[in-house]
Amino acid sequence: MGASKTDHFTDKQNEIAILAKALGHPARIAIIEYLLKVDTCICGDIVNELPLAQPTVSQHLKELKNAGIIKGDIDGNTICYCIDEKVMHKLQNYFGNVHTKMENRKKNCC
Amino acid sequence: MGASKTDHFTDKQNEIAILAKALGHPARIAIIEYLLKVDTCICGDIVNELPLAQPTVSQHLKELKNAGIIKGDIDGNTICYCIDEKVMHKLQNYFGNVHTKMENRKKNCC
DNA sequence: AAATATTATCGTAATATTGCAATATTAAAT
DNA sequence: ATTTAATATTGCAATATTACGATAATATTT
Repeated sequence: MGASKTDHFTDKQNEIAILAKALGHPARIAIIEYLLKVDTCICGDIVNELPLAQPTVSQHLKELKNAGIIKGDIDGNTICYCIDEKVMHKLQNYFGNVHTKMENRKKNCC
Repeated sequence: MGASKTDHFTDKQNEIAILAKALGHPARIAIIEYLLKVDTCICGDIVNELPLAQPTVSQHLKELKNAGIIKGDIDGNTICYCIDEKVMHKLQNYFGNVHTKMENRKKNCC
């Protein structure tokens, strides 16, 4: 197989899974952190920051973009990649919610 | 290839990536949400809740366990799976941090 | 127009993931 | 001790992911 049975889960579950999956690689986490560190968005040197070849980085960027985590604006021969603020908020909320629900529970558990 | 170059990234980056990857499947999100919904931790019927065969569910549980997201205590012929509160807190913090850093930035960006 | 710089795509190899049937393991109940 | 119930493991097929060299596309600069 190899393909997920996305049909059988809720939209919300698939949405979170897609975001988590896209962030499920250290290179993509490193890309996010680099975009966060750099003030301007002219981010043409992500490749130099990562220990990966240019096509590999390009592929990772594409995956982040497909998942909706980053937005990319073409600007001449450099592309401006930016993190989508809303997505990060969504993830924070989701895990915050899980955490809160965990806390509000009697401790007779594991 | 198919294997990630984890050596070249920081421990923190790998840690978040491992957690995100483990949550990067709708079935595993559904498992988390089920564990959250059920009050008691006797969770022997996760299989009945999911549209997947028992070995597949068992495999997903194993992956969540390997990533440190859930803990499993054997208790007779039922196993008590529980979400690790600290992990959820860690994820909330991480994405909250990213989100905050995004907000504290001049808006001349994308 | 030609050279340069930057990013994307194609093709391909190695490995990982997903899913399930069959089977094994484990412990409680009869 | 045998049956029953619950979960894990094995083995396998289909597909996805990761990575990179080669090449293409695009826009700027000379």
